[in-house]
Amino acid sequence: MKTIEVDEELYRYIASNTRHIGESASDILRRLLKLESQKTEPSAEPAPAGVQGEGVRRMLDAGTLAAQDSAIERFMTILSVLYRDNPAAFAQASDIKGRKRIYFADSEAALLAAGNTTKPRAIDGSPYWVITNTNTGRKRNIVTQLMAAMGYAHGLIERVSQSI
Amino acid sequence: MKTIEVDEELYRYIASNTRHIGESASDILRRLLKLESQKTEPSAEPAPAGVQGEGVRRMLDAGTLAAQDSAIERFMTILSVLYRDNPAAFAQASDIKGRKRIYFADSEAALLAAGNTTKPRAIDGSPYWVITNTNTGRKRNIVTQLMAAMGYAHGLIERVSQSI
DNA sequence: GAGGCGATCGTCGGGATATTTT
DNA sequence: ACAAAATATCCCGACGATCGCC
Repeated sequence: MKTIEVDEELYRYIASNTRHIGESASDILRRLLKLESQKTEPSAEPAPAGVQGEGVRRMLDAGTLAAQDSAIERFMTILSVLYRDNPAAFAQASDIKGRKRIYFADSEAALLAAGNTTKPRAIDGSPYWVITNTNTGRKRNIVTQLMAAMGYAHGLIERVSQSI
Repeated sequence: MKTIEVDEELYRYIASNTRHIGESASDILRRLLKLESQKTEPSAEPAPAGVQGEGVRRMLDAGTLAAQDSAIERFMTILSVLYRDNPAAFAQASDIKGRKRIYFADSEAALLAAGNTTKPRAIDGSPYWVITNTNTGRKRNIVTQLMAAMGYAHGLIERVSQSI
């Protein structure tokens, strides 16, 4: 696997062409470029425990979060990183919900249907949407629940949710 | 700039479509995907701390600004000096934007496209354009954000933006 | 586009807090 | 009735761009 840099807009364009949950950038690009698909393994196996959280830690350390100036931006960044860290686990975990509202869905409409003025937003680099009309406490809560369901260590969960 | 992973073969495919030396992955992909090209900014290294701000201080001390009789002229002069002081950092920093409008671009059209009556102006001695239809407070704001992103010291930022 | 500038006021987004539900 | 959790209204500050003034 090689790493390349693409600008924000292009990144979003690629992400928006995701056909199924967990699809990799390579797969999407190959389809868009009409190249012969090379079987990329459906990356479903749980990440080896030692590795889990690599990307997340990098985000914390890089100060990416501290740079954002609103809770909502930090929230969205975290979700985006979490998704990329382990799409399969994210998919599993994302069915957490509140009393009436659902927090994640693969379409804006689904979120709008389950509550009033939920202000859904697309999670960058993923096929998912989240609810956004919540206070900061609940945003922390959502991240905590999500990460717990994805199997992250307690300490890391704490660090991440406090950084919102 | 976002980072994505692509498999070896795809990477080679992209690389093989390079049209000119130094072309970025984004540019190549945009061409292959037939997307509107967006100039990719040359990646900048932070300026050596000691030198940063030389030209800016000179401008302040020379009273060049005080001589101008409108905020907009002082604004344009400052931007021009900032660009020359560190073109690479300026390029990095110039992606700051408002709710709808973008503040800087390398073409008039890009600015016109992102807002109504933005009154773009070319920044002297640079390939950039700025938005101009703002009150003085926002002009100060833009300069403050820009300089902060370029890594100038707080005190200097303050002096400059107050001089508008 | 072509008169230039920018204050003023309308609009929008963030998220704390009041309200509702369990 | 009380507390805790969840919802979503609504206030405040930030941003946009019209339009009045020179």
